[in-house]
Amino acid sequence: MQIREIAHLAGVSVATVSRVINGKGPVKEETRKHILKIMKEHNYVPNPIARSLSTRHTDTIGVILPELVDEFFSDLIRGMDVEATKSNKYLIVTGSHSKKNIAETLLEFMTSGRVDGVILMAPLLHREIGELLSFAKCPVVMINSCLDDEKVISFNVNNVQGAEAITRHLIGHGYEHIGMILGPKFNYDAEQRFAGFKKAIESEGLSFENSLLIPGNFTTKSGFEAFYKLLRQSPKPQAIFAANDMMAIGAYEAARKMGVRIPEDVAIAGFDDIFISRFLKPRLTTVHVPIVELGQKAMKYLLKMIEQEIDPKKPYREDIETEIVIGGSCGCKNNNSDEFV
Amino acid sequence: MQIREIAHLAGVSVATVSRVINGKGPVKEETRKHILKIMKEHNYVPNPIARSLSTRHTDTIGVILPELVDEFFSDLIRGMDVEATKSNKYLIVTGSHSKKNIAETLLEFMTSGRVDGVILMAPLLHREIGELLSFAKCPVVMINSCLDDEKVISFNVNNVQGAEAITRHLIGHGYEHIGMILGPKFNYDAEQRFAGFKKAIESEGLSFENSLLIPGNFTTKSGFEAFYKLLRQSPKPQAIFAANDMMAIGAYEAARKMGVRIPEDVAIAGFDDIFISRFLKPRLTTVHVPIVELGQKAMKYLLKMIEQEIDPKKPYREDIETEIVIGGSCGCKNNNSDEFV
DNA sequence: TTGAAAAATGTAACCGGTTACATTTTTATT
DNA sequence: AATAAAAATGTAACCGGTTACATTTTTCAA
Repeated sequence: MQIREIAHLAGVSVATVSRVINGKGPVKEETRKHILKIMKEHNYVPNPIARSLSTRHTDTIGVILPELVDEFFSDLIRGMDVEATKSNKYLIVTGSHSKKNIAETLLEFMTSGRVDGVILMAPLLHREIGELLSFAKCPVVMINSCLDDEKVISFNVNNVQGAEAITRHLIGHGYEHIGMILGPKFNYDAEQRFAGFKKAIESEGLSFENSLLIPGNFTTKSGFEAFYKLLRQSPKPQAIFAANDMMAIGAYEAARKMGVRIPEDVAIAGFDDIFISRFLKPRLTTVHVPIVELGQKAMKYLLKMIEQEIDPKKPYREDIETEIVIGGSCGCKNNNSDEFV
Repeated sequence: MQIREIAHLAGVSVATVSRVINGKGPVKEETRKHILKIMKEHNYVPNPIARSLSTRHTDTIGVILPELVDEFFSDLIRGMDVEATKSNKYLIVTGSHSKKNIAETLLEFMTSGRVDGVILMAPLLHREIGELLSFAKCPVVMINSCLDDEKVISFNVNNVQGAEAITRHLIGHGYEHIGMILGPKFNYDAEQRFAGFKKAIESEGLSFENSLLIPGNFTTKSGFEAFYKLLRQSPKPQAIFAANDMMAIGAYEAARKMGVRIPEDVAIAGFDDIFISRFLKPRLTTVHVPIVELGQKAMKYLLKMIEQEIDPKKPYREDIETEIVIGGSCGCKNNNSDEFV
């Protein structure tokens, strides 16, 4: 069934049918009703491909995500999907399986006309992206971009603020020797979280102790090992901030093995608020990252660019605030350690 | 840049350029090289929309998932993405926000020509789907379909087999009074898991005790409450099979509160092998569901239908085997309760 | 009643490719 | 060298819509 047939059945031209489909251009109310009726009767739906070819837009958004966002994947997509659906857009989702692929896909999306816009999360690719972006035929929004100074549009988790806030919270407990289990080198999130930690320590007038900084790589295992090291050395930290929850879990394991009590012997805090953290005993004090919101905001902004409401050339950066989740691991008493939904 | 320009620059017709792009039809090697060179020089990529319009395929697969697959979302999409990428297909992913929406989207996908095929996971919609499917202009594969007898193509988790296997494992420990925390009524997975449980009990010659069956709804809370009930009544179960891991977690909490030891006082087993289950103490004995594989298989089959290698009219059903994961919660000694990666 | 402006509708080019079929060139055969 | 067959290439219709512009119809003031 195509527009020609509908036009024929209704005794009008294709232009008129097209006008009622798109609701633009004048059509006599009577004619409109008539055409609508015939379309309904024949279950006619205009072919989106043909339409895309002439309108030059596809109502489709390309989403490129790295492999590693497992825990956030669902929330991130949900957030984007919610906004996209509101505007009747579809999401083409692709998880970059390799570094090469991500750039290729990005280029394909940006130049082929297959999508109206792109949301890109590529925490590792640096300079490369900047160059690629110059090819863009469509707007691109980045998530957790590591390019601060570029002429890029990005929505990011405010790691610095989150890390600073939770560190201050630990300091508020009176701990003076606070250790940190760091994330991987050259990882932007990890760097930022460390920056926030440092900022809190220094601005609260505590002495910054390099010996209390242990490298990690965001895995439970590295958290486990780091905890061991920290607790064996002297001076021991009174509290430990793990750059992510996975490492905090490792720390919990190590504490259990060593017979170290949390928070009595050492307090612990994490970052991410992953699902599992609320089931730890005591519940992990951590930083909640509003992933759904991140996805929503990025998508909203992108859609506005597509609708020409916002200039796609204008650089923009938004860092989304995180929120501390109080468990029992920091030493707080009235926490909701024992609650679960 | 379009095919006309390339043709002009190369001094040939568009047909010849099209032939080298698509690698079909005879083209003199010399001409091919020449055209290829010019395409490269001008970064020419054929417009996929225009191409789709004439070829009537889009290299795009529609994926419709329910809201509720959170924990599996990532794996499921990864599995599909892996296979799709191998065949140079894109994935349009949509999480049905409401029951209405899911049917609408399905219909849109099936009839509009926007996608070449659809993967549908809709554990709740029953009859409706059957009717809708008759409109399909493209192949559709279902995941965890609850329509056994329909003329449908589906890939499913073999819940019966998994539940039966793990129940047998419990029985193997010598437990004779085994309770079960059931899933929600009218939930297909839940029903199947109960069926497997029952099958194991009966075929092993144990007496089936209705008093040891407690309703639940797949939430931790319901698991918590069910455990309380089970442990308060007499005769108490020696082991409990929770229809999913979330409820098993609830049971763990209840056990902790009641001072009941796992597995000494009561053994526990779950289903799903969600991430968190390996961090429980002792590690939860559960049923691992190969979600990535499920996604891969469904996608592979769909792609074959699209390539006409398999008849899309022919009903097909495949139940993917699950695997028991031994933790310490069932009473096994040499488990990897203390290992984590 | 008439003519100009506004409203409604129609015609046909266009979006950027693919491909059936026609035509030209090359190769092979006798 | 002539000719048939095969290979290479070109022409133009087609995919199914949108839309600028042309044309027809309606409305309404003079």
